[in-house]
Amino acid sequence: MYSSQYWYLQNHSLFKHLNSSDLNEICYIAAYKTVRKGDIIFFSEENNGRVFTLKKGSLKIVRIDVEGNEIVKDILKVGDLFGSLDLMESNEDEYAIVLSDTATFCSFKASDFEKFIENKPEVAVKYTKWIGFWFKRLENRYSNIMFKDVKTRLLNFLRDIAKDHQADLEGYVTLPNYLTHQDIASLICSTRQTVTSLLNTLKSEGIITYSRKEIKVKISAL
Amino acid sequence: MYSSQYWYLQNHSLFKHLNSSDLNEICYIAAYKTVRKGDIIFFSEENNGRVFTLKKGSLKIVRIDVEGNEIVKDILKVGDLFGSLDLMESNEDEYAIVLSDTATFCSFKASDFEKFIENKPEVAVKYTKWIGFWFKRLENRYSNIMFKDVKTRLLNFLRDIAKDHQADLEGYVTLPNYLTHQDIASLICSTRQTVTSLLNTLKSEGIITYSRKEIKVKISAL
DNA sequence: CAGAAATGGTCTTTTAGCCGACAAACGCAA
DNA sequence: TTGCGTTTGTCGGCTAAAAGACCATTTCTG
Repeated sequence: MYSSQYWYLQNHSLFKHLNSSDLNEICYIAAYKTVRKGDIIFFSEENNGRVFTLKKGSLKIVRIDVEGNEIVKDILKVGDLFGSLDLMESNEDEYAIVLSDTATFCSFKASDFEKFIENKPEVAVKYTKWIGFWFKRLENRYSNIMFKDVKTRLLNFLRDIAKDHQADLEGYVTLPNYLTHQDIASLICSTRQTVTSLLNTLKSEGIITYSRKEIKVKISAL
Repeated sequence: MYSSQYWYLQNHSLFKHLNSSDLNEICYIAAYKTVRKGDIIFFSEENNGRVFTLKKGSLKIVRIDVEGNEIVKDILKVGDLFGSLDLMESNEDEYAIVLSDTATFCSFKASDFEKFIENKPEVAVKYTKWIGFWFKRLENRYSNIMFKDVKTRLLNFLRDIAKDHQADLEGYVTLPNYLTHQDIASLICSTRQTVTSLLNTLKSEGIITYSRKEIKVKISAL
């Protein structure tokens, strides 16, 4: 009785091409879980060495560095992979926290997934490319952070989330605003105060409007 | 008559476990090239979409950003992988330049490598783990750059290259100095002037001594 | 070997944006 | 409604380090 789960994996671009017997196999090793806003998924203990894919909702990945600072590493959306992508042990110092009202994800033990991959070479190649793609993405994100000023970084950040949403007739994209200024600051490697004042600058420049609930971005202004 | 090449691949940790017939296969799709100091390997044109591994020597990876600035992305040493790691098209805006007197590398067309992987899924898993490892390395490098001041970054940079060298009796590691202050600045995301003056500070603090040819680092001082 | 180019050294000026401090607004709970 | 925690808004001081300007030294090249 896991038809919806079956359906999800079937439509995930990693597994799209698999036949139904292969899909059954991957479903067999998959574990599902639904959690609520604010819930935390630690990558240690029982989740250690698991690969996750997000089925529904959105979450943020937080890292705690040696000094104990919490750094928002990433915001994930449906279909994204996270966890032990390298199929090794998990990072003890990372966790995910649910941003949307609920989130459903699916996970595999790295060792199970590894075995599966070894028998399904097409998946191996796809997965390899996927990881490679994320690698490039990380490179780009970081070079963005290092070589652009904070305002540009903020704009790029907005563009990044805006590209997954549809614009309205006036050319505005409405983004749900589940991030605090502190979160955004952490993502673009800046400070709360700077983000607040920059958002207000953008507002007065007519590039965005925002409330506590949502941000509207004029996509033409990027 | 490619015994040395065969030997190299056999000892590369990506292919270590393969039997000789598989090794022959990978040797068959591998191209070798030896180049001299200062030579440039572009990742466009005939090298487009190739995965490289460095067999001998060292090189630096340079990226040209939109404004035309050259940014040193990385310094590679024997065994490291570079190029189209995501098995997709290459970046047009990147190239490698040889630092050592000569450098020998081995490369595969991404599509050949992909086919190889499809028949040897264990290699895919290894490759994935490899990329995952680099992923972590990249994460660490950047969090270093983003959260430490320039002096710390410089020290970490020195430590990083020092760890591949043996210390002498007085506890000094001698590093060949094939990087200009500009290069170092680029790697640790700073400016030429700052690097110059910091190196002189470190010198006066007795942590390093250096000439145009080499840098000696007191490893105990990190 | 001379002259040019690249690299290194040392100033001074300038600035982005971090940091602390504090107030206002919101949002939830009781 | 009142109160309390969290988030947002605003300000000015402060500093690390970038940026610019110049010169000295080394290295490359014909």
